[in-house]
Amino acid sequence: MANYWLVKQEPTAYAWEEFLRDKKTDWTGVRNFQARNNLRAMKKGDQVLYYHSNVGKEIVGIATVSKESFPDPTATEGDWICVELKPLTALKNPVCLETMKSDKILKDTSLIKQSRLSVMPFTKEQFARVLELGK
DNA sequence: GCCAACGTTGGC
DNA sequence: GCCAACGTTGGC
Repeated sequence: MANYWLVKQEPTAYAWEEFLRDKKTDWTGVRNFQARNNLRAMKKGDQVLYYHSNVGKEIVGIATVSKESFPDPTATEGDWICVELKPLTALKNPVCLETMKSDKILKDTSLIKQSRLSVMPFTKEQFARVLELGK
């Protein structure tokens, strides 16, 4: 069964639009143990929400895991990994942080509770709620 | 630009 | 192994 995730990225660094243009990207540069463990748990075909931090502060699209964890080529030392992601579809209506905060289901997500984590799991219910709000 | 949250580092 | 200092992230 597929799992659900959310990754965070500053649009000034790598925006969703750029991701779309590239068709796929290696999700490198994660240097946080908890985030790494989440990356490692990703399976091919899992669905991944794409969140723009700082600028926008909204979930803008959905991606899928196209390649499971492999060593992060940008890491010069340490045991770091990355995955390959492919964009699936943009949300018609991006779901902003404020909306999530006031939503009964989404206010308990790691995005709200652990604001600094950059890769986090979402439950099926939370994921479905984002899609519902993003239609 | 500020500040809170939190992860990491280093001295003891 | 504890904890203070420091750096980074991200919301406001």
